[in-house]
Amino acid sequence: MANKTILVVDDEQDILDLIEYNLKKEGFKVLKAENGEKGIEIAKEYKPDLVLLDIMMPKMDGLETVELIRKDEELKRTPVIFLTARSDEKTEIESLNKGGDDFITKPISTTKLVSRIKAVMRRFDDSSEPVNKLIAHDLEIDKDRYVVEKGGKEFQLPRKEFELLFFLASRKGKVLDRQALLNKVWGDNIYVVDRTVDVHVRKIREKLGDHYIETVKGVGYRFKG
Amino acid sequence: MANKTILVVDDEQDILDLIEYNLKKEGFKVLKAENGEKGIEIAKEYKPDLVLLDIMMPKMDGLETVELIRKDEELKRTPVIFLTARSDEKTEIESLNKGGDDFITKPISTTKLVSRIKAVMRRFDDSSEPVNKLIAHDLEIDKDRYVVEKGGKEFQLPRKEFELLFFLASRKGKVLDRQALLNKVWGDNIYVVDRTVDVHVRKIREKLGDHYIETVKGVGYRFKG
DNA sequence: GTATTACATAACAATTTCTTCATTATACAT
DNA sequence: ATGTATAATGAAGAAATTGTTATGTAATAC
Repeated sequence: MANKTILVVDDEQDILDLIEYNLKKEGFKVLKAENGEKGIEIAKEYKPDLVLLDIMMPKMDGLETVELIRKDEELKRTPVIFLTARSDEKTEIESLNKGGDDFITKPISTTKLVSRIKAVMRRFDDSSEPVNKLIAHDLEIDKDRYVVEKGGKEFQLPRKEFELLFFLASRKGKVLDRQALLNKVWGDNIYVVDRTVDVHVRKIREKLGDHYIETVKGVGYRFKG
Repeated sequence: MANKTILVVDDEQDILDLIEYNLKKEGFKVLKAENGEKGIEIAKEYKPDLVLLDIMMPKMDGLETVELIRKDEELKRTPVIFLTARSDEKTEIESLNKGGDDFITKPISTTKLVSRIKAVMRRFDDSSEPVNKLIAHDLEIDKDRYVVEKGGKEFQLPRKEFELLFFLASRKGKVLDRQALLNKVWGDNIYVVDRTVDVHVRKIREKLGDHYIETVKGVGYRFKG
């Protein structure tokens, strides 16, 4: 994940600097542009791994900018995350889903910003070296050793429990229904009653505590975060 | 990306073997069929993650085959890449219109083949689904997480309430009558008294405040905006 | 071969969510 | 203003969903 370049496009210098500071702290390289036109120029030249794009900008706004990105053969696959002021009525964000891969509302919590960036990058990562170590809250989930570490203690979960936890944690925040979990953890053409998931969730909670996996009744389960 | 199954349909055994060899080297599982009919059969049985389809084949050609795939409820979402010797534009356009997702001309560079396959799969991978998030006024309604955020606070609505809110917000400004809401949120052939909607609206208002959903007396409800 | 562990499933208890209905309040037309 | 239709509200019971425990079987370790 390190060594990736992120282009930040925003007309407010303060925000540009703030984001730059936080991303550099995380090990990203950061490029800056104060409007859409310059953003496109820089993107074409440096091919960033991800673009953070403010929606409200003078001249060329974020929506126009992303359209240009999506039309450019070399840039079209670059993930774009929008920045937007919450309760910003003028920008019809509903319709913008077409070109963006996520969006984040200002004011920005920097931890949230970084974790969203990482999540989006993971989705787009070509090199696809599988991630074998997840850190979530106070858990360290190590798939190489099939071990979960928490507060200096090591927990040895059985395979299914471990893989379920790992998968949930790798989609942190997203609600996954039982069928999706079965398909991804158990395998596509395995036939198991879907309530089996419940029992495994319970065992995980028993061992690690019940504040990691949340139940969304009627929908599925979600790793907190 | 590994562990995916690819069905290759081509009438030339040499090409079948060549592609199989290269895809297996990349870690894909490979199924083979020497004509469209068999291809469909195998696809129905094994549900491959992607189909490589030669356009020029005796009996049923690739275009017919993809039409059948697109009509089959279980297969219609399977990505299809066409193979063809012809490099003329008409065929290309026609095939993409008929439901292909990409197009590769023979002779095939195997690295190109693999990278195209990966690209198409990435487009279809469910992790890169569009973002299910709405912003309306000061609400952030996130269907991935089944959470509503307002002023930094997260609200966990029960399923029906959430889905009702989401649906109303996704049609911001439009008045929807109770029956329409029931059909869209509850489902077409579910029988519940239409006043049930009222109760859910009330609960949403209780939790988030009553200035989001407006009542249009004698007609239905409308998300403000 | 036996003991142990992991796994899937079923049963039922606990909980939450959903639906209904009766009552009260409100908007609207006359 | 008054009456009528419609919606809001409160509260109860039904339905749905999940948590939990127990049990049988398969896989693995000893």
